[in-house]
Formats: sequence, structure tokens, C-alpha cells
Amino acid sequence: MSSAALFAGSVEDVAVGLLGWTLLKDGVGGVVVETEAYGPDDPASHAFTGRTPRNEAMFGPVGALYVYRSYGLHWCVNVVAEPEGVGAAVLLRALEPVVGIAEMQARRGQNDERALCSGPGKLTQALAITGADDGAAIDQQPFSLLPPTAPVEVATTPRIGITKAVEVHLRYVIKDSRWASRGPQRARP
DNA sequence: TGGGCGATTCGCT
DNA sequence: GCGAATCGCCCAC
Repeated sequence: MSSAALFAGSVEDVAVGLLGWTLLKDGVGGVVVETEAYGPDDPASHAFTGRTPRNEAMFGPVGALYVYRSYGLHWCVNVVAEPEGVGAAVLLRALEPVVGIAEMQARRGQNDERALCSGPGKLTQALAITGADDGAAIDQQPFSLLPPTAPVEVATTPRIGITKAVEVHLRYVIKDSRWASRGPQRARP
């Protein structure tokens, strides 16, 4: 699959389709194993209440990154997944560390490979993604996106950490991946 | 113009 | 398992 084909579908298609791709920044990164979809009419989406300076990048072209600060101290990265102006994106929640593991360990201050990229705030720290990357294209320097080498099996679950629209299954994980941020079947109470 | 809150993580109990 | 850290944005006064 080409990256053009990857981004051709709906935001949910893109969230599923991104699983198995390898994301690198400056040659450091790994395989996407966990995503969440945030659609245009989704009360849990940052774009739901309209266009603001913070979420401006969410309305950019397909494949652009939307980076925002979470809880005042972590960065979270999304990929815009609907045409310009729509306002829909896929949150990257976890990677399997593959390339530049020593670099990621140094940035994370943490040697346990399971703890390097198993969460949205962790993977941005491991790849050194910050607000400075807001609006950047996922397939242009310093970023690169490489297609999967093998088909992946996908499991769906409710999204994590949100308070609205908690019931819909818009979180996607590679089945039985040991690199996801939580157990694949875990549901919110 | 100010207070509340969030797509989280980590350390301590 | 729980609570603190920490700050930009947004909506209600």
C-alpha cells in the first residue's frame, strides 16, 4: 500500500491502515501499533468546537501532523486524515521501538524497551516530537513513513482517557501486540 | 479577564 | 491504586 492509498479513506480507515507502518523522525522510531480515530462530528475531538489557533493544524492537508500539549507537560501527535478543512485526525498512541533504540532510551531516561513508546506522551518524547513539529508533513524530512512488511491483525476497543463518546470503539491496536499502551481488550468502567 | 480542565505519566503507598 | 505536576486554551463571568 502506498501512503497516498493509506490516506484516501475515512479517518477510521486511516487509523486502521496506519497500523504496521513505520514512523521515523531523523531516522529514529518504530512500527505503529496503536491508534485512535477522531472524526469531524466527534464530541471527543479537539476540532469539534471549531477551528482555533491550537487545533489549526487539524484542518490542514492530509498527512500533516497535529501536535498539542497534554496536561501541560506531554506532547501528543496526530496525523490529519480527512481533506483540508474537515478537521479529523488519528492519534498515535504507541509504537514498537525498532530504529535508534539507544537514542530513544537516552531521551526517555529509561532502558526498558516496553516503556519507550507505549503511550502518546512517551512516543513523542522518544522521537523528540514537539510543538515545533505542528503542521509538518509525516512523509517529508525529518519524518518518514514506511509501509508494513507483513499484514497485521487489528483489534478495536473504546478510546482511552476521554470523557465524551467513550462508548464507541475507535481505538485500534495490532492484535496481541506487546507494545501497546494497555491490554488490547481493556474497557473503561 | 480569570478559573477550570484535559486524547498523560510517574512515583510513592 | 492514587494523586501531583504543569500550562495553554476556552468559556463563563
